[in-house]
Parts: sequence; structure tokens; C-alpha cells
Amino acid sequence: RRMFPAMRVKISGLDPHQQYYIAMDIVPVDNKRYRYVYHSSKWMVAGNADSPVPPRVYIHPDSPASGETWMRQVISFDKLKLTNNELDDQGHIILHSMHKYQPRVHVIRKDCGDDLSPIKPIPSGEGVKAFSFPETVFTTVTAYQNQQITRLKIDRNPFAKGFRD
Amino acid sequence: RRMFPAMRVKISGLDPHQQYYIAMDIVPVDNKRYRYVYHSSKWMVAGNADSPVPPRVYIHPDSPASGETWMRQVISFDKLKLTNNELDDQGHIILHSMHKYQPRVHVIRKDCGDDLSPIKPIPSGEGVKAFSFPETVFTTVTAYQNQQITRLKIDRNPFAKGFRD
DNA sequence: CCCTTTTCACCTAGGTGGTAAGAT
DNA sequence: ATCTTACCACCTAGGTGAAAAGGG
Repeated sequence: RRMFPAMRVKISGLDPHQQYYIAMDIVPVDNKRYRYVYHSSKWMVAGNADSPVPPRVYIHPDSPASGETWMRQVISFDKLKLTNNELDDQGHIILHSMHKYQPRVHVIRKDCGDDLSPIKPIPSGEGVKAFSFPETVFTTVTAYQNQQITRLKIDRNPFAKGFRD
Repeated sequence: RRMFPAMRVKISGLDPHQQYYIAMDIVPVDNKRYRYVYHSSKWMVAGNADSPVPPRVYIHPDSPASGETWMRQVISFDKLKLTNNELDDQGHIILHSMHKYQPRVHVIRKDCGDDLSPIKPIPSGEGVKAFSFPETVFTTVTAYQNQQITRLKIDRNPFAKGFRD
């Protein structure tokens, strides 16, 4: 399924005439598994993380594009899809349920993106920069644990209009 | 509206590692306006063509891509849209109704596509090749003139399923 | 008279949380 | 007891020709 709300970023400081890929990956925040304690409304550690899943990368569909093009628009990751199926063959990003994750935005100069692939880790080095925003850390679930989250999803997601009062 | 059936082409002979744009434009077949004579089931000349419309180009949304990528797939133009509105600002291809047209497929080496634009004629010269297929000539209408065409559209277009018996 | 525009019911395609059943 | 899966009604978004209304 899609991630909602989606990450949206603005970028500045690119070379307008240089081509870039923009990509997102999602990395574990820690080595823990969590459970939600309803009476305290808190996520609590519930053991160590499950074993790692195959690495996946969401390459923004406008890639590659010039620095000028990227800087002119808000870059939205709303079509990125998540799954908990480790055997997924749709190129979705694979995550464990009940774990904490941090999405990262990557800006990759075109000449450094030759071995960019949805199923390989993002290369690092010169011409590749990563950005992450702590306020975007989230915990994965298969069912919502908390009515405020459910409310937010229903109120804000146009596709959930059928559940609004 | 979309063109249906859509043009679909296969390409061979590209340099696998060279980047290309693929584009389509649609040019008048002659300088005539037509009307359909029902009793003879034929299109007849009905005067000279209306004055030219602003030139538009459909740049295939997978552009630019490598020769390898283009040659691996059937290239479909099903998202190309036509309009008879000369003031169109959606980037659709503008045509006169009741005229005959020939779609053309253009293969443009990336370094020759710098001034490629949806609202400018396709550049010509080295690194740009055009292909047209006489069997794809068509006559534009605002309402179908002929029950065999209506039948073909309803039978073959998934979106017209509601009109099938 | 002939052609065009507008609106509509009916589709395709796919993104929602709810819910009941399944799994561990 | 807790988490997951499969299916569903209900949406968004948009592509069909029919039919009625509009226009020169």
C-alpha cells in the first residue's frame, strides 16, 4: 500500500543544467521490534528486530530531470508503495510490521546513477547526497493501533472519503 | 479525447546505449475538407482545408530512454489526446474535424532533442528520423458517420464495455 | 441541414478502512 | 492474545458512446 501522508520535499541549490535522479529509501531507526500499549498510548520495545529484508529503492518517476525542473516543483513521493511481503516482485519497498523506520531522500547526479536500481542499495560517494527528517519517522502496522491515526487517515486521504461522517 | 485504436510500434536498429526521445505528430494528408456520403459509404471532398492549427507534438512519456529500453518494448501511443479546440492549453494535439491526417513517429537522438517541445514543430536533420504508415491515415469527426466504426470502437475499447450487447 | 457541444450513465483502474477469518 | 490476510463497500479519477441541445 501507499504511504500516507506522503513525503513531499522542496530542493534548492542544484545546478539548473545538471541532470539528477531523486530517490527514496527507508531504513530502520533501531534494532528493535515494538508493540503498542493502549492504556499508555505509547510504543514500547518488544524485543529485537526481525531479520533484514531485501533492500528496495523508490526512484522518483520524474527521474532523471534537470536541477531546474526539480527545483521548480514540490517533489511528492505519494506513489511510493510499501509491503510486508519479503517475496514481493512489484518493486515495492519491503518493511517489517511493528518496526520504526526513517525515510531518506537521495539526490543523485546523473553520471553517478548508472547502477541505480529499484532492487539495489543506493550507491554512495561524490555526487550523491542523502537527506532525512526526524519528524518523518514512523512505525509500521498491519492494523491501526490508535483512533487518532485512523481519524487522521480518514479525514485527510481523499480515497477514504467513504468513511467520513 | 484519446485516439482509438492507439498506434503501437516496435523499433529496431537503435544504438542500445544511446538515449533517444520518441515523439508523434499528426500532419494533414491533403488540403481538403471531407464529408461522408452515407448512401455510398465514402468520404468525398467537400472543399478546401480549414486554416492551419498550432503545431503540437506528443512526446512519449517514457522519453528519454536508451535504445535498449525502447527496443525491448512495444511503444504505445494510447495516452495521446486529440482536440478540435484551437485554443487548447492542455498540450493536446489540435486537429480540424472532417479532415484526413497521417500520424508520424519520430525517433530523436537525445543530443538533437534539446529544443523538443509539445508546442513546437519537431526539429529535423541529423539524428532525427520520421516514420509514417499509410494504413494509419484517418479522418477526424465529432460524431461517428458509420455504424461499422461505432461497432469497432464499442467492441474493442475496454472503456466502452457499457455499450456492448 | 449538417456538424458540434454538453451532459450523462456506464465502464476501467485502483486507493481507502472495516470486518471477519486465519495464523502463531 | 495479538497480529495478519483476504475480501468488501465505497471512494477518486478518468475514458466510453448516446442523446439532447446548440450553432451556423
